[in-house]
Amino acid sequence: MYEINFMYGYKLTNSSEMNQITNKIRIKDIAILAGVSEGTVDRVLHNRGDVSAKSLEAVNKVLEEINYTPNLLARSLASKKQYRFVCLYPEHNLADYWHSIDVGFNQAASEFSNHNVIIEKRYYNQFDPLSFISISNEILLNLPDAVFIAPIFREEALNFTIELKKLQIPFSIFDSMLEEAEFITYYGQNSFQSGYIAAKLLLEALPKESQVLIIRTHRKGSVSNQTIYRNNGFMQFIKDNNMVDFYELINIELKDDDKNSNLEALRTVFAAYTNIKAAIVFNSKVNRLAMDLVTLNQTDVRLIGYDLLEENVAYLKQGVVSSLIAQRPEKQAYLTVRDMCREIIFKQKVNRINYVPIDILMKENIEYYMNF
Amino acid sequence: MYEINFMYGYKLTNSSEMNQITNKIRIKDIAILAGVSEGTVDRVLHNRGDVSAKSLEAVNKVLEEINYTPNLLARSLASKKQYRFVCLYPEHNLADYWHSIDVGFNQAASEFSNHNVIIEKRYYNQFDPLSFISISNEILLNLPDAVFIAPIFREEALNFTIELKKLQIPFSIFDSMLEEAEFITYYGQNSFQSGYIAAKLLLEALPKESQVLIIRTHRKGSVSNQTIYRNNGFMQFIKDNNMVDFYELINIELKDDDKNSNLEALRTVFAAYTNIKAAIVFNSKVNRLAMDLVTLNQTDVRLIGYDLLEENVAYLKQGVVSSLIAQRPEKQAYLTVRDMCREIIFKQKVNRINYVPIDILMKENIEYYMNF
DNA sequence: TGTGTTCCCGTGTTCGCCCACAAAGATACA
DNA sequence: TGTATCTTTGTGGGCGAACACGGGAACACA
Repeated sequence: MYEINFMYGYKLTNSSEMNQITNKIRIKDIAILAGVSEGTVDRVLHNRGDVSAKSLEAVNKVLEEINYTPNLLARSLASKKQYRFVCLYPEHNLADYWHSIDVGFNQAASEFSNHNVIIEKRYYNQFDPLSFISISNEILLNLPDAVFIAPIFREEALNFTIELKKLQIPFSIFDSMLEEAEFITYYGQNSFQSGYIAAKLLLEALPKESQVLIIRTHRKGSVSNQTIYRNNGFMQFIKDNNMVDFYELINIELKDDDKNSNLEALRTVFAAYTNIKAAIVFNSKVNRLAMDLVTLNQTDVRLIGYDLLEENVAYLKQGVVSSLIAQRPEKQAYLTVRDMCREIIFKQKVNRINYVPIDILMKENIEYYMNF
Repeated sequence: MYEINFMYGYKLTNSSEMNQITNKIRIKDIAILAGVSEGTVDRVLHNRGDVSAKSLEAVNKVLEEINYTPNLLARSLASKKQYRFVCLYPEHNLADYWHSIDVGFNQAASEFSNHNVIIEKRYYNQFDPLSFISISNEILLNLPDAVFIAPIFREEALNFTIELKKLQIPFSIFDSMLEEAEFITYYGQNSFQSGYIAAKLLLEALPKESQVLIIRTHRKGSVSNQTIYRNNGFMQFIKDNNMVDFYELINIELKDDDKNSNLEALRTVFAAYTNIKAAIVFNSKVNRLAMDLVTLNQTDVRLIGYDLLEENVAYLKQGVVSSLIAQRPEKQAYLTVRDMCREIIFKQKVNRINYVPIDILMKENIEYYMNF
């Protein structure tokens, strides 16, 4: 009787009571339809208990019939809970790849600040696993609401995630994969496939018998999975296309920090091999090689590398680098945060493993990427 | 005196009055600092008048010193204004390019519905300028708060924008450019450049003396600027690289609707020209040609086309199409709406002309685009 | 019937901002 | 000085959801 009365009255009040233009349903509407109070609906929606079986059923019945989407604006406005998210990735400078990750996290920080989200950034030394350990320990003491990790150091990162699990702190990973971890999301490139494509771009129009330089930069302390997987993909392309005997692959390893010694090493290589037609660097340091090729007057070499660092882009525009493969680092960071918000604030479903597009950049289309 | 007292007290109230964790500044804070009421600050912020010179100055002074960013959640929640945005673009079916535009607008619709934005879609027949005119007239009578236009028909669209201008209705354009119009934003591809890149991808490894098919699909009633610009870019690449004498370009025009006649026409072409090594279609209809090439057993022809329609992607994966050039139609639509919200609701600055990236898709990287 | 306990439930306040309305102050004129 | 008019200002009531608090109903037991 009570319920019917209300429903009847409800339909009559065509303007003052119901928001008629957008027929958005509010908690109040559900309460009226279910014949309970707003507080009860709220308790049901949040599984907060203290609801009788009868009320529970009534509310659930209404919820099944209608399509209630909470007003996220009102929710965040009313909620007093502060969310503290901590990001953990390598320290860097402006010209570094990791700076783009920084940019993405900053975007997310400003966009979600109204939802009571605070983003803290912690950096480790990517050549020193101990720095990772010590900073991750600090984070554990802070008890953040979520953590985002670039797991350069496999073992150390895995241990960290295990501790997070114990404390029931949700976390996401990005940049490189850590299959065993129970992360909320992963955003990153499929490295194998990006190496595969690199091979296609580098080799497709190359004359047989060419010599091809494959550059590794040495990292003390750690091994980046990325470059290994990329290299594997590269080799797979050669196999798949029966090119094994076509080219002579010359693997050389360069130091990551000392520029002069690389130049001399390269000079030696070019003296020894006289038919080098192509070269690839499996990380963002391709600008180093480009610089050296310019010095050595070897710009006819077809050169491919990774990531849109300012210097890399400059060499691409000059034509020294013929293609760059990119992986949207800003998006990786931004979406990692967005999805964590969806997961723990908005209680929405998120996709767990997300491979970002493998972007192919040439001097003819680079401009529109940079301004987007 | 009054002011100083308040400021002093203000700094003392470290917890109850000020939200200390995120030091977000509220209208209330500004009011206290300026020694006026919240209502006055509100009037200043919205240029709503009825403010004395003295109060105005006081508030502006505070605003200059601090960095006030309004809480957009609270703003939208409180605002009673409904925004009605109307989109105008070609009618389509699921397999069509314009369906992706639809998807983008839908995304925007659900994301901005909480900000009191309603998105209405109106479709015209892309082969009938009159349909554009009649529907645009209907829109003018409706007095929406903003309009988004895909200006396929240059003259007609321009006239429409002039009328919108008179009514002071802001509008944005997407897909193709309309330089003379006073739009808020443009999102679309630089067609010339995308044709330029297409030429690079198609011709770079092509043997001299090859014959190249250039396909135009005929559209009764209208001419799409896009395909003309793309063609121009294509030709420019040939000129820039001194390739004019390398290839024999065969321009053929196919009907847009009748499949059989195209097959016969193509059969004739392949009978007449026996060294066709490459082909390009300057719009999303490349799947038609791909189908015919399969029928004619001519899949060795290197084929390039535009846009990620399901059928195009299928042929790309099969290897019949060697590359597709894409332009993020969903993003175009979504960002058009987002920027209009920023402009008229959030009062933020937006960038006027936005060229979307020219994406290069091959069978090796298509997968990661489709799932993103 | 009175008292205590447990279980449910409704109400009221808050978030930051918008906006209407009425009150207060300023000015002009009789 | 009083009254009318205009200008300027402060206050209060929403927006939709979160959450605390206190009160009512139901039951048990004395």
